[in-house]
Amino acid sequence: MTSINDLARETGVSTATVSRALRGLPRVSDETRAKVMDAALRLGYVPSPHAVGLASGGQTRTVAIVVLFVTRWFFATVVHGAEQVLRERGYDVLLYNIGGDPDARRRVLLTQLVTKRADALIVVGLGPTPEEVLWLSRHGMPVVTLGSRVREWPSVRVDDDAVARTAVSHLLELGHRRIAYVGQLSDEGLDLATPRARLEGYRASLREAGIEPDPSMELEGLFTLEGGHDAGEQLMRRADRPKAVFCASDEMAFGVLYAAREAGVRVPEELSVVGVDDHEMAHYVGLTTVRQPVLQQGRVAARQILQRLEGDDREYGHVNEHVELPTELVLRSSTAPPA
Amino acid sequence: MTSINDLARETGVSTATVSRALRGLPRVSDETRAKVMDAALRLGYVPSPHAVGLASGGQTRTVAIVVLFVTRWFFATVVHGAEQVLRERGYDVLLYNIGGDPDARRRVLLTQLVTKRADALIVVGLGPTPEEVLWLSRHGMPVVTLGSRVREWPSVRVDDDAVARTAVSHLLELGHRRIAYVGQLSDEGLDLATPRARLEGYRASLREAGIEPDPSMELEGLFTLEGGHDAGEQLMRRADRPKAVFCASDEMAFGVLYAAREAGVRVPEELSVVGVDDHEMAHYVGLTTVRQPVLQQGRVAARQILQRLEGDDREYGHVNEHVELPTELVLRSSTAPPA
DNA sequence: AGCGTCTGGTTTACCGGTCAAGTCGCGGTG
DNA sequence: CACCGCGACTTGACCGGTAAACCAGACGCT
Repeated sequence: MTSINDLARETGVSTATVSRALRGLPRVSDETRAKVMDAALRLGYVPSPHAVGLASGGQTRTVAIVVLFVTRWFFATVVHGAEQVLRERGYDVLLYNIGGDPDARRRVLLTQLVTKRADALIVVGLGPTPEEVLWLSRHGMPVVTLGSRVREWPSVRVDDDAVARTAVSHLLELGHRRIAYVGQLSDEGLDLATPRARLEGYRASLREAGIEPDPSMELEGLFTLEGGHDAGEQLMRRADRPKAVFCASDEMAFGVLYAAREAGVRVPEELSVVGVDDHEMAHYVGLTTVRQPVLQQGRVAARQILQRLEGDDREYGHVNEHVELPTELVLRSSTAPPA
Repeated sequence: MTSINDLARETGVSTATVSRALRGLPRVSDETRAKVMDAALRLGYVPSPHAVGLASGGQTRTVAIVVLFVTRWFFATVVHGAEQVLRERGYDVLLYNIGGDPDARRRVLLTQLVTKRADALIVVGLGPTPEEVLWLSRHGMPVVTLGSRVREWPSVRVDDDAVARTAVSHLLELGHRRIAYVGQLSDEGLDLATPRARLEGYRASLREAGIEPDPSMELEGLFTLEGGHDAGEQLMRRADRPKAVFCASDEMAFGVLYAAREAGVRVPEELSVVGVDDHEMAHYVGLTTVRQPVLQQGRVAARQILQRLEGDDREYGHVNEHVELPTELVLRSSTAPPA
């Protein structure tokens, strides 16, 4: 590995000059700069991030992204969006995939790991606990949350309460009165903000329409295709099967749709289904859904982080601390008035 | 940020002793060790990875994973598998999402970026060019490829040729003679090993059955739902519409299925469709497919990397340099004999 | 001529650890 | 009693850079 010393020797100048030449700083003659650049290229010189980091105040030019499950469309897409923006500005991305394991969550958020390995943190989908907020703040780690909101840090999200209301209102307007909910009700130590908010929105929306939410209509299901399918099967078996379902995500809605098909229940004639996300597949299966801008949420989170890390005084403070992106109901063929 | 110096001052011993105490090295009395550990805990001390890396030979305890598109199920799942294994052994994961951009590929694989920021590299889906092999080898970077194979580095993959043959043979055995192919034919500077191998396998399989491959039956389509859908639409419009299609991925097959449904073409009566992957959704839509172990490929790649990084002399060399995992035909309801 | 100011450097002091070599007190040995 | 070996440290060099202080020579100005 060629180091800055090799370059200095090769070109006959001091290491400090080499350093400044390569970084485009002033006080270097054009001639010297060219010589250094040339040598760097020839020898395939790459500055050691370790040394750079150490010497210049512990920067890593790395942002950590913590997600629940990379394999889920929403998270993968968010990562994609954030990565693009960060990469553009020369930042690398460290990926922490919690995988639904509370231990992993503790390890990542409450121990060494993240601190010092990244300049900042984007937390996706998890509602940070006060303990986590305290720890990370004390360690001076800039954090942005995506999909949840705490007072202390900037955030990007959609209004999950409104999302649920939009979906449920749509079903109500079609004339449905008995509307089921499929989503994650419990979350085993992980503190998932999103499913809770959507459930609350669902209940509130019903109440406002004068309908008392029926607990037996709230079905537990993991945020996956399989989770939705399982919940859907339960639903199909019931004698008092409702004619409308609101699913907390499109992937779950797909599961419900398949369960319906298997049970010979026609959609939308006998069952209306609404999802959330506007997953790329939703268009093809004709799922009515509440669209949220997923890629863009990732992008915005990345920009907030960059602002915090590099923002100059003019801009600083102008960042919209809590960004709430708009959602919209996308009507397709999975909903209709009750027969 | 508390540094090792603070700890040394706090406990009244030298920094070297602190270092050895914390790392469990000998020549430290139990008493001193306890004192140091206690202080470290109290002050929330975390050693700076930069300093550690610098001082001890440039290690980063980080592995970079380069993927084409995180948002695609296959890649996301591979990342998930690799991340699990690496995390277990205390390695962090740097994610590089090429996003189908040849420039990004160059930037990642042929410049500074990766070198020195990670101890090793997992390249997923890209067939490394000789130039890339040379550059990375010269920089001493251990690499494992996933989904492609070069002589110089270990690899994990499935036999894409066999995958294609399995799928096509299945269709042939059902009695089909005119079989279309949907997959990526050109790849604009990216060197994607997989689609090429599958296309070749498709052609070879036909030839062996005495059928001359018809170029007009090979349809260009990106490896996505939309790509498959577009190709499917073209197919459906044709007067000489074939009765069987082999799609190079399940996501593309889903697209073809939707196109068929839109066109009122019944599956499998009027059209047989086979995919590759066994995507989580394949089960629900009843897609016949050639299953490959995706998560496991990620896991194996990670183990190969770990072996290379930490393997002791006994084990070293025992690594199976080129691992080929088995695939299997999964029969579902999207294929049938021609009417 | 004397003086301040650039330009284009060099020197030196870190950054926060690790590692090899050196020191020191102490019990055991020939 | 001098010497040895050993455990438990301390010292100082070094990893590969960056940043601030310093310096020599050229130039412009009064």
